[in-house]
Amino acid sequence: MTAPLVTILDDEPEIRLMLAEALEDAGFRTMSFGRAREFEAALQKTTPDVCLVDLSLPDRDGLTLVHRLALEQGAIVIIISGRAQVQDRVTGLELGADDYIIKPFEPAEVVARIRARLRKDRAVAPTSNTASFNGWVAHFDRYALEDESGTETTFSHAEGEVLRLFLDNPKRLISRNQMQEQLGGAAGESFDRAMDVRISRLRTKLQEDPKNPQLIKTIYGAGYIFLGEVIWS
Amino acid sequence: MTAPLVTILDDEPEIRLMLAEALEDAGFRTMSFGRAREFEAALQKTTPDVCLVDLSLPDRDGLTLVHRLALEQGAIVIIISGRAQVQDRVTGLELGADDYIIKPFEPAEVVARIRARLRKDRAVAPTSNTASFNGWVAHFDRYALEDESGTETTFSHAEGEVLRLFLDNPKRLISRNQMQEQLGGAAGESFDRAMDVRISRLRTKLQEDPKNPQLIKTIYGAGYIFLGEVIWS
DNA sequence: CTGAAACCTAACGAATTGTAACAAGCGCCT
DNA sequence: AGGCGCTTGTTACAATTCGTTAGGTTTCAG
Repeated sequence: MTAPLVTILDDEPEIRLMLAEALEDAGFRTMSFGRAREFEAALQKTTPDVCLVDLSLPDRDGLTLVHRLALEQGAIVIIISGRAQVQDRVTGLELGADDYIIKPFEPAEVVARIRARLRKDRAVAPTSNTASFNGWVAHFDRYALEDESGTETTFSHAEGEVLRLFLDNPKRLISRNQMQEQLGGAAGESFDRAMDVRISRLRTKLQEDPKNPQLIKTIYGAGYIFLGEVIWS
Repeated sequence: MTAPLVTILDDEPEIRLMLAEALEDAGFRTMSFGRAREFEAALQKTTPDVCLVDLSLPDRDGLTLVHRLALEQGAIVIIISGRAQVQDRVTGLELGADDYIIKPFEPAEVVARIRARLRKDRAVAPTSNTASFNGWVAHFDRYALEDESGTETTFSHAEGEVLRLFLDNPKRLISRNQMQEQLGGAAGESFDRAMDVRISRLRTKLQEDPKNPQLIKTIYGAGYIFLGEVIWS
């Protein structure tokens, strides 16, 4: 498992540097951005595990960014802000942020808070072969998908790979590139529509209405996102 | 699903009361304790979802308690402390606490922080994906717009982005620049009328009379403004 | 009132996505 | 071997998305 990736979004270069240094010393990978545009462009390529977002500059727009990050990227979102009002903190947290740190701050505390979030977030049993989500239960050990009523359908290996990728990254945008990177190990450079077909087949197994898929959503031009409350057990 | 149980461990009765009241107003169940012994006795009977722990406890070293709570109970542990040193915070977090709140604090912030933890941890309170406004209900999780009569239309991702931007900033002027900054991430530098077309399409979905739009108003030369009473839920 | 700028939107089309149908590969049984 | 069934990539075509264009309408300064 590679080190968690932390993105830093702040308009002040010194702060970016300070954070990046502290985080890298702590063993994280980092990417820094001075502007929201660049940051969002980068999100098309990679999905960070933790996003540090400075809220001072874009005032209100930053909050919608936070909202979207928490929703679509499923990342841990930590707001860093000079605005110290309680109301700011409350709304920030309610919009989906996982923590709210006030400037000026100590890098050591930022690191500790990130670690605390990651610890809790990753505290899932990694060796588990069973996950439940939205009325379904997936048994990866016997390639079976269990209905709400208890009836089971089997799924194939390829379908299971995709399903597991989704269940491991719920509420996170997954691009086709990332999928092929994760799953295409065997097939190598298949540039075609294979992934779409896999998704399509998985969708029918999950009895998704093609017009309104509830679980596997397509984001035009970007990839897929799995919505659903996953519990590994 | 029952309400999450929050335990409060603090030796000052006023603080216990203040917290309990705020938490119960927010819909949590609470149990308060003045001493670690009582608290630990209660742990034999019930397993709380969240533990608020005052670290300046008289009769026991709080940090070992925190450590044990986090490790053995798997509960969410939030330290409340008068000790404001960075080092205190870092060691507290590193010993397994999920958050560290400094006295004096606002109850509202405590509630918000608890909610943020629960949201991430057990998906008890997921970030809201539904907003209602002026007879409409927008379901962002399934890309659907619900009529007053309950009939639904779907909207695309791009339309949803615009709609969410409006619903996040009601009664606020939004310039084209701001829009492209927020939404342009997908297609890079798009000039011209793209945003107008998005708005136009959204307007037809909202059945706006083109001559007299009620919800999305154009401010000539400045941008758009969304009028409407938004309630996120 | 007049003209230019801003805005609206129907229509077009390139890019993207969904999926049915086909085919190749594999294991298994007779 | 031959046939059957299952898996899975490929192809082809239909559907959708969404920016662009173009022409019409609205707004506003002078």
